[in-house]
Amino acid sequence: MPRTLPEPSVDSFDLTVILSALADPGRRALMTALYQRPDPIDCSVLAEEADLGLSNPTISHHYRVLREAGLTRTLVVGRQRIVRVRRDDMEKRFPGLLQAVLGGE
Amino acid sequence: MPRTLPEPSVDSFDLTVILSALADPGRRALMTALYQRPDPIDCSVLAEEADLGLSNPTISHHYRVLREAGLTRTLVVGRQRIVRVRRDDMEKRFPGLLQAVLGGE
DNA sequence: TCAATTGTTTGACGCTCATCGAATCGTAGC
DNA sequence: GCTACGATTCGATGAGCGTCAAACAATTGA
Repeated sequence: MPRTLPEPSVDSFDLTVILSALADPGRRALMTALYQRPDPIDCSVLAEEADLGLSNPTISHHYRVLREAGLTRTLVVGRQRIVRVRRDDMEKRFPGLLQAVLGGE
Repeated sequence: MPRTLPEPSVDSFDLTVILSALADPGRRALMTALYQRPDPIDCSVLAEEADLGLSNPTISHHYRVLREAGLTRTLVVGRQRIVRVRRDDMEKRFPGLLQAVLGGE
């Protein structure tokens, strides 16, 4: 049974936190690559695809920021981390935001 | 003849700069108040309306950040600064973004 | 011309953040 | 159990940002 890393509830979404998370180019590159995919994906595969040129600790940090902002959900499967965009939750709270920010990149 | 303070062209809009500008609560409060208005307005009147509890230098700094991000246009009329949202330019470059960020506040 | 007013710039301070190397944690496989 | 490996955390460092007081600039009105 897969574990889920801590994440905020929809009600506690904070626009300042969300915009700060999306303001960083590296995190936005991760989000854009993730947003284009229909299905969840392995963290490291996505990071390699995004080709950020950052160290593992830094990438891990960025994933955490995205998750704690409520943008992503992370499942723990063995040594892997499977990540996905929280589309419905984001759409419910800030409709059109993800499309406006990530859609045109 | 009114002078216009320096601002970026639509082509040089940078999403990182725009999101960073909107990520600050004070600046977003200014933008939200400004976005709800159909017409341009005096900077200090808007700032008073937004009730930020910040010093004049800080407010002036925030206005500059918003302007240099391309979010606002500032006209110099005597000692006053008349500010407005660059709706069309923003819509052209990042459709739906302002509505998604400022519409629900 | 001069004083008052309004907005900006400068300089400084404290805080946060992005980043990395090294250490740590947890799982997989033997 | 033990080792290898993937991911996170810790600690440190450097850069950037928000903030304000003080100095500066520009306009108004007498």
